[in-house]
Parts: sequence; C-alpha cells; structure tokens
Amino acid sequence: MSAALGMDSRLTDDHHESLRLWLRLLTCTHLVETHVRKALAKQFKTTLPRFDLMAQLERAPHGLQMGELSRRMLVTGGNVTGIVDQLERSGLIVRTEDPADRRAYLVKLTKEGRRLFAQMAAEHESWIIKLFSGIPKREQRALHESLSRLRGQLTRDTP
Amino acid sequence: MSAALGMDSRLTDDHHESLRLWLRLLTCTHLVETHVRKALAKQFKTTLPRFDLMAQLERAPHGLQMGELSRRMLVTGGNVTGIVDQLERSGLIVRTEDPADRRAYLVKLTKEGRRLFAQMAAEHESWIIKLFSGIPKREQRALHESLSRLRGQLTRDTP
DNA sequence: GCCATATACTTTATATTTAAACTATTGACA
DNA sequence: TGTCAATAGTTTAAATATAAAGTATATGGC
Repeated sequence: MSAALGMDSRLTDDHHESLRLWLRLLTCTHLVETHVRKALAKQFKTTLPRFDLMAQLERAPHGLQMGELSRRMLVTGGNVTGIVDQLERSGLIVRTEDPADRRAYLVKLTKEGRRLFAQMAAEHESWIIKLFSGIPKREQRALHESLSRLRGQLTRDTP
Repeated sequence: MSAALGMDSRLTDDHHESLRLWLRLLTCTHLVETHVRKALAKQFKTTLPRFDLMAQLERAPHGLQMGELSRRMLVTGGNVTGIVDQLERSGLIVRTEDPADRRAYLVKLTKEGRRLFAQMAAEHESWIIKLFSGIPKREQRALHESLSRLRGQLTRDTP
C-alpha cells in the first residue's frame, strides 16, 4: 500500500465528509496491513505480496497467467514478474508453458508451495479474526455490504 | 500500499466473514489509491506520498518533526527522510532547526509549497467526492462510524 | 498468406517502503 | 556529575511498485 493521507484524528471541520471517510478507510487498511506484514515476517519469513500471490494461485488449481495475477492483485505486470521470480527461486511456484498461447505462462503452486500456504493461510485467518473481533458480526456484515457498494462504484465508473 | 490480497469477487464459502471484510476493505482502498495516484501524476506531476506529507504540514503551521510525520503517515522514519529530501530539493518544504531539541528538525511548507498544496488539495477533494458519490450520505456516515470503531480496536489492542 | 494492431510478458529507470544498523543528542538517575 | 538507556534522524540493503519501452506471439482484416 501507499501512504496514508495521515492519521484522521485531527481533521478540521472544513473537510468534506467523503474525504474524512476516505482517510479513515486508508488508516484502517494501513493498520491491518502493517500488523499482517509483521506477523508474516516474524512467523514465516515472508512478505505480504508473496502471500497474496500464493493465495491467488491456491484458488486456481489449473494455474493463472501473469496478466491474470496482475489484474487480481491490482498491481502492474512488471511487479508480478518480480514476485513470481522470487517465489519460483524459492521453489514455491512454477512457470508452466501455456499450451494455448506461447506468449503466456501458467503459474502454479508446487506441492511445497501448497503445503506452506496452507499453514500460512490458517495463521493469517486467525490474525484477521482477532483484529476484527471488536466489531460485532452484525456490524461487520453491514460494513462488508457498504464496501461492496463502494467497490461497485469504483470499478464501474472509473475504469 | 502493499498488495491486495486479491479481488474478493471469487472467494469460496469457507472463508470467514472477517477475512472477506478485510479483503474488501483492501480492494476498495487500493482502487481509490490507484485512481488518486494517477490523477496526481497526470495533473500535478507528483506522487501520493509527497501529497500526503504536504497535507500533514499544511495542518501544522509551526512545523512537524520527522518522527511526528512518520507517526501520522503510518510509515517508517527512513521513508520520511526520503520524501522530505525530495520535497526539500523541489523547494516546497524546508527543514528548520528545532530550538528545543538539537537532534530534531521542524519541517515546514514554504510559501510556494503552501500555494501549490492549496491547488492540489482542492482538486484532490473533488476527486474523492466524485469517487464516493454513488454512496448515499447516510451510508457514508455509517461507514465512517464503523471504521472509527475498527480503528479504535486496531490502535488500542495491537500496539 | 500478409500486415497492422493488440496482447503477454519482461526489462529498465525511478520512487516508495521496510527493517536494521548507525550517529548524535537527550534525559533519567545513582 | 557521569553514565547509560531512550529518542531523533539518517543510512543501508533488499523488496515492492509504477510507468514506459522493448520483445515475442496472436489475431483480425485484406
């Protein structure tokens, strides 16, 4: 993630409500990210983007093209190249020839990658549940729904 | 920001609700960030972290220490050093001696920095308002409140 | 079939970001 | 007062991240 537009604890009244909402969204995301990043580093000696990429592959047993990874992770193609390089060097994923398109690869988890990811995913989920545990389930569902509407807006209107 | 944990459009049912909420939060934040980053680059030839840092200073006329910038922006100190270097080289901010502590600087906007920031802030706010315009004000307020509760959780329990 | 254009991926240059090590100064306290 | 841990900031190395340019392959129209 990029930077936060600042702790939103001292905004003056002349800031518009949408702006304040955005800053709060950014702060929350940043706080969770920092927590998860440190936990991944400490417990698994890995990083958030690598975990993210493996999470994508785990849901796609037949593999994903680089471009599809890029779209799903919301990062540029060049970025994906670098992270795939790292994970491939570690033996956790492999680039496979795409039989349907000689320009493309199908990236897949190796057996070792699947094994390791299963461990990390379980821990990761428990961290998230703990971090969100102070928000009642009812409110979490409402939040989720509002954010879904927002995501719809963002993907529909601003291509 | 770091990477998204993936488009949350194809989660399977076995994912816990908190995890889904987190992924949606991350996706929304990432989409807005990408939009704002591109707009800042296009219209002002600048970046999000530089804009963010200037936004912090604009609200602190007497200046801020590097460490205070780091805390408010939720990034590490080394990161702040780099961004301050850039902005200082461009003449938009200055490092001032802190009369109370010879280890510290007070970083301030220059006149040119204030002038430019005023322009950027106005545009920035209009972008945000537009991006969030599909969400009713009522729902925006509810979102803001839920996120406030979440932020409270995140800053209280996970130091 | 041939060619223009688009797509898939990599490379390059630059900026952001973290963690950890380092320097300088402060502040607490025996 | 002298010492020593804590604090403020920088530097370093490595990983992300973007945008833009480059390479190779597909695809669609002629």
